[in-house]
Amino acid sequence: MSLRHAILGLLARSPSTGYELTRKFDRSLRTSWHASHSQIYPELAKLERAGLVEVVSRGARRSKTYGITDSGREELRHWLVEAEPDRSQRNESGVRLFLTPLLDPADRHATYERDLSHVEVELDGLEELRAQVNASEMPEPFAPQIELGIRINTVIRDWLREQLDNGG
Amino acid sequence: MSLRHAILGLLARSPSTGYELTRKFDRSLRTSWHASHSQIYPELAKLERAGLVEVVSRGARRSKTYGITDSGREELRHWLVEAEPDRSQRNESGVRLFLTPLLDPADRHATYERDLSHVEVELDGLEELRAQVNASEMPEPFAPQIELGIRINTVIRDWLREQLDNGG
DNA sequence: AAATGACATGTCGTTTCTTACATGTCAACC
DNA sequence: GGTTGACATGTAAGAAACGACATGTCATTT
Repeated sequence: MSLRHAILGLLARSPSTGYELTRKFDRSLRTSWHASHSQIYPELAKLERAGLVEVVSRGARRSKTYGITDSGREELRHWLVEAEPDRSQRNESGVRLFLTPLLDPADRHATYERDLSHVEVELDGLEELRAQVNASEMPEPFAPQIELGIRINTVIRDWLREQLDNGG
Repeated sequence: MSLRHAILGLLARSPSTGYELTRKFDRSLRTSWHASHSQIYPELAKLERAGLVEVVSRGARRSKTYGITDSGREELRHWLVEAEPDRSQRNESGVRLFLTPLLDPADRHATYERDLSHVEVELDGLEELRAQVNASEMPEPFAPQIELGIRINTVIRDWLREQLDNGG
């Protein structure tokens, strides 16, 4: 059950409302896990009942800001360090890329082009994020993770360009 | 619904039994999609009812070998080329890697070590596969995909080594 | 002759996820 | 004063996925 641990992780970084968590899943966690608000709100309620998170403040528009509790931190650490990692993945783009050689050259070219545009946009976003982090005074402990994202996307971009150049 | 298209894709490469598909998901598609036999058999039955696959032969132990039909190929092509790709991912390892900076140095080191061992094994497997393909007479249309897998895993391996070297 | 283990196909209950429905708050603009 | 749009939180039905249960085949080994 990664959803709960992803939520715990985001709350360990900073207290958030369900609405903010939804946006964070869509931004920082986009390339690793997806969750919509209809999953997040019920899960927050469950986590609260289990004592792993708590409401730390209430704001405008009925918003509730949740924070992680000590036992939440313990659970998160256990999952990250002790638990056997589940390496299985669900990545539709990966399936597509894997099956692309089945297509005739014209279709193959079109899908590689489409993927290339997407990766380039992705890379631009990550590079901008890196620039922001570098320019800021605050040390950013997640900088290496940004760097990894850039490197992986660069490899994919270059590979796609090669395929297009080689009539792939 | 990627499962059905992943199955169609595997059957487009070569006719297979449900049992063989289960192993193929676990081998070639492991890094992109996971499915167990309890999903595969019912899905094959659905695909057959929909006329996208058909039983092409029956063998020992009640086994049924399925092949893709023309309308299955059409559906597969449509999904690969025309349909709007779903870029959302589910990758527990990615979530872990993303959250690792929350850990203290000792725990962080331990998890990076664990991930490094895993990536190294993965890489060995891929490099062996590439060597087999290179040694074989048959041209392998999926060679570039193997190459991409190697490059991505190499980037991750090097990044993990850097983190370990920098006391990360 | 019996046991083992890979091959082979299925079902079932529970959990997880998606999509759509539903409601309400607040600031800014027209 | 009304509209728009971002903010904000929920529920519910149905689909997909997981883990456990269940059954049987066949070749090899003991």
